[in-house]
Amino acid sequence: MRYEQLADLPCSITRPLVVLGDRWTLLILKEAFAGVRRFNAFQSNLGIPRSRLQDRLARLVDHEILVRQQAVDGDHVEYRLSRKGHDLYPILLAIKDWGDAHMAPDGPPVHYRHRDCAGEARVTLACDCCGERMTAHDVVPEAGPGLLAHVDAGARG
Amino acid sequence: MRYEQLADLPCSITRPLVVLGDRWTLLILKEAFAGVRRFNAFQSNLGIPRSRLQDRLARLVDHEILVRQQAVDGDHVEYRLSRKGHDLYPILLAIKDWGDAHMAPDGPPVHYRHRDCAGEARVTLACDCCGERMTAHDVVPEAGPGLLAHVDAGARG
DNA sequence: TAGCGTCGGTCTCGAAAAGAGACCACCCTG
DNA sequence: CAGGGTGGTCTCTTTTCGAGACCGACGCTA
Repeated sequence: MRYEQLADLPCSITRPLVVLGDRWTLLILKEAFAGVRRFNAFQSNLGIPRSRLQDRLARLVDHEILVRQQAVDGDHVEYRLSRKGHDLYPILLAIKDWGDAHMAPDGPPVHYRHRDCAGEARVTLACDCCGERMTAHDVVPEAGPGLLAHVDAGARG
Repeated sequence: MRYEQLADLPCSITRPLVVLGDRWTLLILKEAFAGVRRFNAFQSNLGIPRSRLQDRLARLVDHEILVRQQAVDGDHVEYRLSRKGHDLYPILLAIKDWGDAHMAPDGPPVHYRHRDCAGEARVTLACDCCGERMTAHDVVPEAGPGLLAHVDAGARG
């Protein structure tokens, strides 16, 4: 149980990773973004053991990243992305950009194209104030409200 | 060995995840981006078992994401981000954005600010042609050269 | 030179997680 | 009633992980 306690740390990278950071979870979400909704489809597309898939889907539902429901015609179960889950898309696209750049010697296996446009989807890191593109070197960390709240809670508790 | 074979699939999300998708790897890289370079610093900052850290660092060095070298003053070992590793930053920032949005009830623990600017670093998904901002709904997958090369190789082999 | 601390790194061992595959109840269809 | 598909569970084996002792090399200092 030590590892799960990392989720208590005041860090917005660590906390998601405790949920998403394992062998299968992001792959399951990749499938979900590709339109997969059914248990058996996830299972056969990924080759994941069924019990493992069951664990992961349950955890994603717990965290309200996926929603489990009966299909509209009522004859099977569906796992669909919630709004919160949908917001994960930039993470997968950032991974894809890196994969294309560094693990695709023959070029991108799949283009992710803008609907009705010749362009491709790209993740960019930029300043939300001046709009300038940024890299890690341009970034300076600074304490935010979540950290102060965490310190206060620690002082009280 | 089944799981590692996922890296052979022609998918630029799957392939990086086989390397990055575990409990610790992205956390180690987060520390690296925060300036950590030394074995013991990674270990004590994260609380990761030493043998595990050793595995992960070795794998990251194998994949040329980190570079292992003697420090300039020669008295200790350093693990530094390569260019390839440096390019992972948007992934961590995309995770951080999601964490701020969905797992930080008290607000962001840390602001990632643009140096010499009031702004914050933000990851955005946009079309590289028309510049329009996009979500998962605006994206259409299309076969690329890497997929064709993979199919050809399969047909030959 | 003996003692001590720190460095990156290794080894062992018990606990936890993952993988495989059989098995299940349910529903529908022929 | 048989057959196939559904989501899901159970069991057993293998792999991975976690905790912590242990190691040699190095630098310092008494």
